[in-house]
Amino acid sequence: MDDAAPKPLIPPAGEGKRGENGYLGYLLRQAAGAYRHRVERALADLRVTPPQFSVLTMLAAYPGISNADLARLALLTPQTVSTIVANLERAGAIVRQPHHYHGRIQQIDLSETGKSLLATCRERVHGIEQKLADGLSREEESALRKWLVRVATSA
Amino acid sequence: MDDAAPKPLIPPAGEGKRGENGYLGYLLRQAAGAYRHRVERALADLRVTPPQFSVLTMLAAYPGISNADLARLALLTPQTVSTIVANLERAGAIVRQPHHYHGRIQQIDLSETGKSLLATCRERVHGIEQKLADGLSREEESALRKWLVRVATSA
DNA sequence: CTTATATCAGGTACACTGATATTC
DNA sequence: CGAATATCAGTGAACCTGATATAA
Repeated sequence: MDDAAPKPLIPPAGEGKRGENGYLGYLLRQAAGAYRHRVERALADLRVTPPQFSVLTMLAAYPGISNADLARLALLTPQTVSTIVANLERAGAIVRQPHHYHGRIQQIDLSETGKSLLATCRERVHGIEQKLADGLSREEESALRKWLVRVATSA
Repeated sequence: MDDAAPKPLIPPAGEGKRGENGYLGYLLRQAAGAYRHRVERALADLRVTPPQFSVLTMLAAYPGISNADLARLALLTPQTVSTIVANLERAGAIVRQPHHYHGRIQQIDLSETGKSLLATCRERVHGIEQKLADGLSREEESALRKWLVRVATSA
């Protein structure tokens, strides 16, 4: 694969803008990508994708939420959420009922299957989650959480 | 949109596992998603997607890299990177040449168009990037960077 | 009429698996 | 032969814009 000079593939640290001194956004993207990759692998045989896991988690926190509210919560378009929801409904993980007063609104809830599926997902992800906090002092973790929330909510 | 009780959509903070006290991985996903969203919007009219921006950045750091090495660097399959590279080549942002000794290997480089395109992208993203470090002390930013790198490289 | 909801139709970039041809 | 590269074919989830129908 190499001719003469074997390229050090991970960090020549060169270019002056990479590695630990690179752009924060670049590091954030890399970290999230690697984490997502691990979660993806851990949930693959359950036929659950990270976005689906995210929606299931939100549904556990906000039972009976509507598609539109779900979209606002996830910062996505209603159509996008609709496809994820449709896939979850096809898999039997969620159920939908018309709203009592609003005829148009569909209330979305986890089915029993969905609840146990989510529980299984959480078990799988738990181990990965644990390692994230390894080696962080209480102060560092607190500052980290504040930063993540700030970036997530607007910055 | 609400019947009687208007749902507080952002943080009932309830469920005991959300907001600033939620899972680190969940917060990481949210933060990265929001950041990605901002970058996506900023680069949309240039017809450059975040993955394309990522590949362009890598190509600037590792000129002449191969598709296979690029895939290893981005933790993706060669086929996936191949489609991104194909889209960039179709847009005229990159050029490919056969390797001197290895007949099969294709060396990938930024074209002049690609270099100026990347420069424009970096300008757009720069403002977003600046805000990420706002309000962080030197120690906090240092710890944050170390954590992001650790999560990205394995954890 | 205006607003919000849901949904249908279409399109694209991304990411995967599997199979194939080529080169060393 | 084996190992690595590139690439073709097919699939699917995830995102978008635009248009439509219904309900408050």
